[in-house]
Amino acid sequence: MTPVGFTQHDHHSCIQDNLSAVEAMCSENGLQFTPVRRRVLEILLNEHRALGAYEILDHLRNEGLGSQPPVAYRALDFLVSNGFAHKIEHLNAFAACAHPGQDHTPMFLICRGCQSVAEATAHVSADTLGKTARAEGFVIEKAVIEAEGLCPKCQETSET
Amino acid sequence: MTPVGFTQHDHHSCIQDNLSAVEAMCSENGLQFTPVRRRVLEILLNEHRALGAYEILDHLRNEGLGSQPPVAYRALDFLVSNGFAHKIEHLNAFAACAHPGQDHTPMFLICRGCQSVAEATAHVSADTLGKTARAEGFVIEKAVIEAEGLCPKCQETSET
DNA sequence: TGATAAACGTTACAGTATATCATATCAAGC
DNA sequence: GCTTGATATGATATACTGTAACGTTTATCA
Repeated sequence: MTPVGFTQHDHHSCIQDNLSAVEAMCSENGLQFTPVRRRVLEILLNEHRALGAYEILDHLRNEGLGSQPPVAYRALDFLVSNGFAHKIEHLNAFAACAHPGQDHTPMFLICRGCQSVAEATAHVSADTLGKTARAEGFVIEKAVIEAEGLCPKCQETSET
Repeated sequence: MTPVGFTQHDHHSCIQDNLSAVEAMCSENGLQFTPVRRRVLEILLNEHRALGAYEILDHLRNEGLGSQPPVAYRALDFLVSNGFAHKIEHLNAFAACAHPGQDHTPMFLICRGCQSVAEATAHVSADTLGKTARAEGFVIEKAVIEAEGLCPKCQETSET
């Protein structure tokens, strides 16, 4: 299973860095980084792919941390609304944010071959979208960009 | 209920134009524009907003055109995969395409105040997204752009 | 006209999400 | 200490969204 991002990296340290960053931001902003919330983020970081709410719930259940849907959804809501994770609408799934803290409009690249998901590092400027929206008198508060296609690996394999 | 698009227009003729265009494209390309498919498109055009699959199904049922989910989903699949309608992932809902036939990556403006949905007329060039994707070696086949915010009307009302 | 593919109808079920109410935890103020 | 209010958790039930599978009908075309 290809991880989030199509390139190799030091996975262990990326988890640690991410957790530390989120922890710091929470204490700065008076947010409670409770056990359930922390664990859900850890699960997302460990699996390093987009997980459905019920997959996450399975993990929690196995660890005795809550077994009903709202437990998972509430933790995910917390993570998403504070920018520590993203929802991938196209998959009804969730993934840890690759750069928490930085206010950004992420772009997701979803491979239809191997289901891997990458959060693109070069972000589409809010300006590009904003210009279009302003023409309609619309004020954007949050934008979602998701692209479906083939990752480098799957391009070699399937010559469809 | 604000319609798709935040500005006024001749609704009756916009429906006719759209239907004619789709009809023409179908016969050109050997696609079957069957009663169910046509009716679903008409429903979307009439309501002129994003409808859930089950809302559409209710319409169909009332008209004796099929009462089970797959009927609606199949018709919607047909419309979406041929570019006559779009799925709005953020809402799990569907809307008629404002310019069928033109190959485009639409951008949707979703008002959190009144739930209206506009398909932006100025499209984000595939190039803007493509550049980001190419940097990762990813090939985009289909992209979704959805923005949440406030439409002109709701900006006046709620000064949140 | 018979073969083939496409579309439709229905049943049953899988997956996703939320409303609701009850309980627990913790900090602030009396 | 005790109460109050805010926030987080636990649990039940249910609503909403989507699909697999199978048989039947309809369209298309050699």
